[in-house]
This record gives sequence, structure tokens and C-alpha cells, in this order.
Amino acid sequence: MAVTEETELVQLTEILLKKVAGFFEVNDEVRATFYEICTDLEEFDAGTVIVPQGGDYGDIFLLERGWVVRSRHLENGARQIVNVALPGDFVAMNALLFSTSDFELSCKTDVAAFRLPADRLGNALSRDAMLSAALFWVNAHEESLLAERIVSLGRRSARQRTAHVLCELISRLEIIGIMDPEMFVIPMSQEEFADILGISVVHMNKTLRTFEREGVVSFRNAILMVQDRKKLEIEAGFDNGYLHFARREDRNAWRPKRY
Amino acid sequence: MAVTEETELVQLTEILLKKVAGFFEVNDEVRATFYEICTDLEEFDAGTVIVPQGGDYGDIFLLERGWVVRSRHLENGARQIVNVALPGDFVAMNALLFSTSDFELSCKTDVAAFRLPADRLGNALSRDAMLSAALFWVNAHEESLLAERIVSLGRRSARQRTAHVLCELISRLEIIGIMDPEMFVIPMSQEEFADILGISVVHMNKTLRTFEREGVVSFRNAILMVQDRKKLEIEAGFDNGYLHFARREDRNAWRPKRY
DNA sequence: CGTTTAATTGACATTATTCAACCCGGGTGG
DNA sequence: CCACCCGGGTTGAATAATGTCAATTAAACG
Repeated sequence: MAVTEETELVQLTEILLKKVAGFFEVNDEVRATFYEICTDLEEFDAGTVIVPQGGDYGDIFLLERGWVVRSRHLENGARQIVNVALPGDFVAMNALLFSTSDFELSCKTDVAAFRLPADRLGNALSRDAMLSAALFWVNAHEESLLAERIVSLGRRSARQRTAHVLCELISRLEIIGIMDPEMFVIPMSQEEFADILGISVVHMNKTLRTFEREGVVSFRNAILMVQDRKKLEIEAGFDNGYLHFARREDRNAWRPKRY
Repeated sequence: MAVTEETELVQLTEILLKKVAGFFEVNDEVRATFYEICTDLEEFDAGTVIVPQGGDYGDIFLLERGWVVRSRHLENGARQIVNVALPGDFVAMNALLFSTSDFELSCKTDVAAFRLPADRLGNALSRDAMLSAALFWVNAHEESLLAERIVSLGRRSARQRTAHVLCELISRLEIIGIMDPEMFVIPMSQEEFADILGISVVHMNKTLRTFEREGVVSFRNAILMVQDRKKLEIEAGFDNGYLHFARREDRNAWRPKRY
């Protein structure tokens, strides 16, 4: 393995491990397990479809750089984006179990991701309870995001949804270490935002312009400028608790006994 | 353990194991593991709140009889139901990891469920890779339902959403062994349906009446009569593939090596 | 530069919500 | 037994939210 690759690898794993560390003790042994699995770093150009809708899953990926979205195309031409994977997130985890994908997985930006062969990851899971626990945590976390999105789509107005998804993205970017609290690079068009929020492009645009006029946020050229974060969070009814970065203190049992 | 309890236990476990069996070989050893964990069968009256929104999680439950819904109450009085647990489903799985619940878990009917103490389940998971695999499968399955709900809420009309959720419930009931293909007991009010679909009660009512007039389905007094299932599925754009009851044949590696 | 894609805006159509009234059946207390 | 009450359910009319269409401008790109 080339030195450069190893360096990258360490960086990536750190993003993921940092997130998991709030819940599980990440020691050298755990780290070694990750390194053992994450060998093959691949690059994809923006726009690449990793798995087409209805197509066969290949392997699982652990995202190091870039954004990957999971979306469904409907018969009538509409599209719904179900979730957005950021660095440190897994992509196509379902490949462990399912043969075909109900969704399209595509790269919004240039992407670098570790390829985790399904059989190798499966084997590691059957051997390493700690790894299983970590993936359980990852799944639960992802599930929280979906549940919250359901609440948004079901019971929040277009304005609230917009505010909410922005709050969520901001928080997630902060968690993985984006530092500037007022400026965020969000590589998405208004149409893609509309497809996340389940509204039309036109309405998306009007909502964003309104927020800008009101001095809350401005989103232009994939740059989000947060002028009044408090106002944004109130508008969204945002409570970042569902991102779950606090540990349940009485749940220590579920680790390999030696920890 | 009383004999009656043991009988119930076998029944329950079969519901769950039947679902898992499509993916993992369920032999006596696996069965024994389940029995080891499922000891305490509890009953709840309809209306019981198992976990209040914002409250502390207790243990995990495995549902044997009855319906449990997970919902969010918003500041403005609105409610969104995120998912519905049927017999064979787990309830409050997040109790393994998170300390407080973002949602309310409440019983729509009288309920019987096995209490799985979080620490005991956690211990079993750290010992038994097969169990971890099964729970991984359960999570993935649940995640598919949420993803599909997001598509519905985002990009389907009230009419389509209604048809879709009915198709989903019908399919899920069939999977766990409800036999009559034309009549289903669905213990929910129109208001609760509305809170699943993210529409108003009034609109829910009008949509149901329309379906009835058209001879598609009729829903009265918690009884769903399916008159024209084909039409219902077409209206919904329903493809039951996302329920994932087919196994990925080349994913056999992820089992304890001895199988 | 042209060309293409994304963003913007106003006018209008559609969908869904809210409000308000009424119905209907099942308790429940007199 | 009856009157009442109450929680769904049902319906029409008015209102609000959002979608669609179409035309225009701005930005991105070779």
C-alpha cells in the first residue's frame, strides 16, 4: 500500500471514528479493524451514478470526500432525495443484505470513498462484535435523520422545512469539522433542495429569496451564508438532539467485555 | 416460567423468525438465543404510552400482539406518525444506544410484547454475531419503510399516499400471516391515518370516501375492505420490492462460520 | 461570444387546509 | 328507558399554501 494512501486512510477513518467515539471506546484494536477493511480508496467524478435505481448493489462505500445522494425517480418524472451522505457516512450499506437498490446513488461532487467489499465486511462483522456495534450505531443515527425528515415532510411548511434542512446540514457539517460558523459550501442546486424537501423548484426559490430578504440566510452559488442562525433555528423548530451526539451512560454493557 | 408463557413465546418468536428466515438460516441454536432473551411477556392497554416524547427510554420490546405507533408532537399541536410497529417488529430499539426518545411510543390496541432488557440484549449482541446480523437486517428493513414513506410524503399526492400506505399495511399484514385477502382489521382512526400521511383529517376523509365511491377500497370502523387491489396498487405506484423479502444469494458470508 | 443550465418572477391553477355545521352510534347518568 | 353527551365521521364553503406555466435574467462553460 502506498504511503499516500495510508495517510488518506487515517484521515478518513478519523472522521468516522470521531463520530463513533462518543458511543464506543475507540482504541488501537478497533482502529486496526477499520484499517483492515478500508484498503481500496476510489475516486468518482461529480455526477457519477454509483448504483442506478433498480440496479444491482455492488460493494459498500465509506465516504471520505464529497457528497453522495440517495434518490428515487418516479414514473411522472418527479424525484425525491431520501438522504445525503457526507464524509464519514456509509453509502449503500444495504448491499450487505439486499441484491437490488430501490434508489439511485449518485455523486453530487467529486468523491473519494473506500470500497468495502460486501463479503469482507460481512466476515468482519461476524467476527468482531465491536464493529457490529459501531454499524448498529451508524444505522440508528441514519434512521434518526430519516425519521426527522418524515416529520418535516409531513407536518412542516415549505418555509419550515427549508430552515430545518439547512439547520441539519449545518450541524452535520460542524460535527465532521467544518469550522466557519457563517459560511458553508453546499454543493446543491435549488432543484436538488426542492427534491429533498418535496416542493417545487419555483417555491424553493421564492422561499430562499424570502429568507434572504429577511436577513436570515442567503444561498447563492452553492454557498450558504448564515446571517441569523438563531432565527433560522426558531423558524425550523430545530432541536439538534436527534443527531444524537450524546452517549447513553448506562449502556456500556454492549461492548466487547474487555473494554 | 409458566407453560402458557412458553407457548406464547414460541408463537411470537416464530413471527419474527419467519421474517428473518428469508435471509438467515434459523436453526435450533438461533432459536435458543431468542428464547434466552425473550422471557418477560408484558401486556399494555390500548392507549398506553410506552415511552413519552422526550422521556427516557427503558428497555426494548418485541411486539407479539397489537399495534404500536411512533409519533412526534409538534409545538403547533400537529402530530406526525413516523412508523407503525406490527407483531414481530421491535419497539424502542434505540434504547440500546440513546438515552431519551425524540418520539412518543404508544399502543393503538391492547398489546403484548416481550421486554428485552437493554443490557441483556446488548450483552447477547456482543456475544452472538448471528443475533447482530438479524438485528442488522431488522434495521435495514425498517429503514426501507422510512425511505419509502419519505418518497410518499415528498412526491405523492394525498390520494396516492393513501393508496400507498394501505398497500404497505396490507402487504405487511400478509407477511405476518393475516390470511383474508379482502378484509383487514386496521385499528386506526382517520385522524391517525392523516397523521401518518401528513394531511388533514378532512382531506383524509374525503379521499377515503372517494376511494369508496370508486369501488377501490372501503374503510369503516377500523375494517378495510379491499374491493379492487389492482386499482389500489396502480394508484399508489406500489411496488412491494422495498419490503425486501427476497434474499441476496451471494451474501452468505455474513453468518457465523459454522453455518 | 453563443449555448446551455440554473435562478427569478408574475400570473394563474390546483391542491389541501380551515372553519363550521351536522350526523351517528355508544356510553352514561338520571 | 331515555336524554344527553362525546368522539369520530361527513360535508360544503371559504381560505391559504403550493404547484404549474411561461417569460426573463443571470451564471457557467466551452
